[in-house]
This record gives sequence, C-alpha cells and structure tokens, in this order.
Amino acid sequence: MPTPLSRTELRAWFRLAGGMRSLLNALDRQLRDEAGMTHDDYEILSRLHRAPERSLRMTSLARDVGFSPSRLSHAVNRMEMAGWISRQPCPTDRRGTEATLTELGVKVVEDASSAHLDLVRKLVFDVVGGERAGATAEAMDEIGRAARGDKN
Amino acid sequence: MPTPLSRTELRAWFRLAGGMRSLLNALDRQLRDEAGMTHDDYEILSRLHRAPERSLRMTSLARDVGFSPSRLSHAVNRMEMAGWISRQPCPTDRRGTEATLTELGVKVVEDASSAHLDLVRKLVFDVVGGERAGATAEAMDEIGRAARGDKN
DNA sequence: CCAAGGTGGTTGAAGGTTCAAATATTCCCG
DNA sequence: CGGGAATATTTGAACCTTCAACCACCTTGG
Repeated sequence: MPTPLSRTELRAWFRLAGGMRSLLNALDRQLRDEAGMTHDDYEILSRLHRAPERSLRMTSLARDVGFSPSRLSHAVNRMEMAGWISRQPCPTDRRGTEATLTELGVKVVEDASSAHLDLVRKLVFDVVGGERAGATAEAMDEIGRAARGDKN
Repeated sequence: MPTPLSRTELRAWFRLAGGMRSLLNALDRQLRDEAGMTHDDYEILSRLHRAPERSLRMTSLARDVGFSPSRLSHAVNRMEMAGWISRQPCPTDRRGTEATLTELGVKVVEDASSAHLDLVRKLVFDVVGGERAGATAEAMDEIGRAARGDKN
C-alpha cells in the first residue's frame, strides 16, 4: 500500500510538471515558427545528425526519441517527402531499414539548432545558472531512467 | 550575439530533455491504459477539480494548462460528450463560458488521481528523494516562468 | 452613442498520432 | 532442416491538434 504524497510534495510536483510543460511548449513553438518543424521532428533530425554516418536503424532511432515504431514511420515518411531524410534497406538484416540525413537535412537541422539551443540557454542556463542546471539535469536523468525502467 | 552552449551544458541539456520526455511518456501511458484518458485530459480535469466550485472560465483554464483556446474547446467538447464536464454561460460576461466538472467527472478524476500520483511518487520522489525533488521543482518552476514570459 | 478594435469562444479542414493488423524476415528448438 | 515464435517495419482508420476564419459581445475614443 503506497504512501500518498504530502501537501509539500504535491506542491513540488505541480511546479515541476508545470515548468516542464511551459518549457517544452516554448521550445516547440519556436521551432515551429522559425524552422517549420515540430520539436519531435527536431529530435529525430538531431539524433540522426549526431549518429555515425548520420544513419540509424528505425528501431533504435525510435527508442532514442521515445516514439512508437508506427509514429516514427509516419514521421520519417513526411521528412522523406520533404527531402530531409532518405531510407535504405539495412545491409545486415533484410527486415531492417536505415534512415539517413540527406545533405539538405543536415543543413536544415544545423540551421534550426543554433536558434533552438540559444533559446535553451536563455530559458534554462541563464535562468537557474550552470550549477543548478547541472543538478536539475542529473535528477531528471535519474527520473527518466526510472520511467523507462532502465537497469542501473 | 549569444554565447553557444559548452559541451558540458549540452550534455546536461540532453539529459534534462530526455528525462522530461521519458517521465511524461510514462505518465501518459499509465493514464491512457488505466483511466482511458490522455495526460492532457487529466490536467484539465485536475485543474477543474482544484478550482472553487469546480468551475473555470475557458480562457483561464486554457492558460492554466497551456492549451490554445481551440484545443481546449475541442477537448472540452469530448469530455462533455463523455459526461465529465458541463458548460454554462458565464453570468458576468455574456461572451464567456464556464466549464464545470460533473459528479461523474469528479469521480473519474479522483479515481485516476490515486494511481497517477502513486506513479509520480515512485518515479520522482522515491528516485531522487524529497530534498532534491524540491530543488528540482523549484528550478523547473523558475524555468517555466521564464518560458511563459511571466513577470517576476 | 456608435463605430472600430479588442476579447472570448467555437468550428472545419488539414495534418499528426495512436492502435491494431498485416508483411517480411530472422531466430531458435526439437 | 522445418516450423513456430519473435523482431522490424509499414499501413489504414480513428482520433487529436493546429491553424485560420468566424461570430458574438464588450470597450473605448471621438
């Protein structure tokens, strides 16, 4: 039988949840307005950009960004239409598909990144300072691992 | 001209963003599976539940949960269909509409709450402890205010 | 007092997400 | 090796969100 949250904990949770929501909304709106993409699209492009060869298997990309396979498939369809991503069959597993950033995709994500990360700096690091930001990130990372049910 | 993020800051940001995403995904999935509602639906019901008279003007509810007016309107339509919320014209401003939780709505949100808040306790407070959770909430709250462009 | 502009709210269509089902391939066990 | 179970991905339909346009009412300046 679980212990319910105290009044103080409840209050903390509301602030935590509200803060996350507002931050994500602001970032989403900016990417939408300035780069014509969703925050989710950006995550996909950005993961691919950091990957070796700028390619990833669909499944591992989906895990990385926390998408269902189906959602990723639809999203990659759209970005393939836009010319940002291309698909190739995976050489080692004939079931698999690899998604790769195109030249255009690289350009698009690099352009979006600078404005995006600048807003992150303004809303996160400038507001709470580097030290607290680090502690907050560490805590959220642990929470995220618990939420994903990761080991260790 | 903005200073770009350092490697350390980037790393912190990735962990912060990933943690938020995983946590919100987990909470959303649980509400969907166990209560048949979206995390967003839950936020709406939960705000109404805490409001005096269990009623709020559409606009102020929208601001509270960070929805566009249109999104809130559609969402309230659905929940009105479900019998969880009712609408009345606002007595003091004939343009306005008030949304109110129905008896059924109260029951539904109270049922959903206990499982939901229990998961919050497990994923947040049990993982990082009360003290760090408080500090994290405080930081995220400040960040959220900055993101909403709030004064003070 | 009335007209222009602002505010509160809804609607419809277009596009995005979810869920279940389908397909193709690989893995593994007897 | 043969066949069932598991894995990788896609598709289509139903549902949700966004965006732009709209109506109704309030407010304010001339």
